[in-house]
Amino acid sequence: MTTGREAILGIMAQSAEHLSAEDIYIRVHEQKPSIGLTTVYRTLELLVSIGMVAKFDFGDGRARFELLQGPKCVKYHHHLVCTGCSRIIEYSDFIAEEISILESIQAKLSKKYDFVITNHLVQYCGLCAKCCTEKKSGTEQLTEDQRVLA
Amino acid sequence: MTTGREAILGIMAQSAEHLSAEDIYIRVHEQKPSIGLTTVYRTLELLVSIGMVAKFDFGDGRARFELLQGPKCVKYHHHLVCTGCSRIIEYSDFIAEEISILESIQAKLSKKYDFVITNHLVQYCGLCAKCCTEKKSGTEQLTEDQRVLA
DNA sequence: TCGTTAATGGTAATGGTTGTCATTTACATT
DNA sequence: AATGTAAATGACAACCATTACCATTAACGA
Repeated sequence: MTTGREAILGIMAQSAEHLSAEDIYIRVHEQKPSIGLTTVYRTLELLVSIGMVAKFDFGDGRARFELLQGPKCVKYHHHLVCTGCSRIIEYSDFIAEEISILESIQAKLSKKYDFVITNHLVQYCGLCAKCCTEKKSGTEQLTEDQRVLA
Repeated sequence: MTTGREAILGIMAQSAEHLSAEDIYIRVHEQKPSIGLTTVYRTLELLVSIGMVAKFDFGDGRARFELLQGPKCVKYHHHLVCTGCSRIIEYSDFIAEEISILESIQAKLSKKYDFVITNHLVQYCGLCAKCCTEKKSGTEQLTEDQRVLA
């Protein structure tokens, strides 16, 4: 169906970033103030259930959504996440090497476990340069802890 | 340091599953009733920050934790998640093929974006056989929606 | 135009997670 | 063993993203 849903899809088609439900709500609200947050959540749920939108979680407490279909949509979503500042980099280089392996594994998993696999997610977690230097200065006790616990 | 933390680590070392904070709290509480939920969260946060525990999110609203070090700990965490019932399968077959590719990509990403990458996550999302048949019976309106929206 | 059904919005409730703060524990020093 | 200091703890409150509820509104076919 349609009305506010088109607005939501429009917003998602424009911005290629990983928007949270609130991000989308704010932007949709600008051009159509009548739309409420509840509708945004409901529409996103619907879009995810029909495989049109992917829902990600990068550990910052809010879900992120990304359009899977339409022009200028990337098919594969491989992310580099900084666990320090929650910065997300969506890398597209190097992907080609992964795809064939991942797809062949997907086919095997699908057969073995009797799953209909709709999409996959590859996420590298670590610390960006900035957060890494911040960590080093002033956290001798962490390595201490690690020694004691290990 | 130590005390309740050892108990928490002990629980995590015993159970190879993906425990939520509350799961851990309940089990720790059985053998050491003095330990509170807050301590469990704080300890998990510490363990994650020093790279001893990985934190996952499978979309069911609660975080999952898994020990990364010690005996009988798997180094790689590749999951198959049913978006219908949140069932998680940790597959270990097929992994060998992925590792070399993923590690070479990790090295390239680390250099290009100046990240210290601590671990990676591969997640295939889909529907298990049970949820898949449930979806088919009684959700003609979903494919209808999909048609309209597409 | 009218009627049925689905969609919507505001608000309240839910629930996992984090903050606060007084108390307790651990550990190094006498 | 006693003591002092700083970190760790636990109970409870606060937070905040998400979901439930319900009365109202919009959409679409007749």
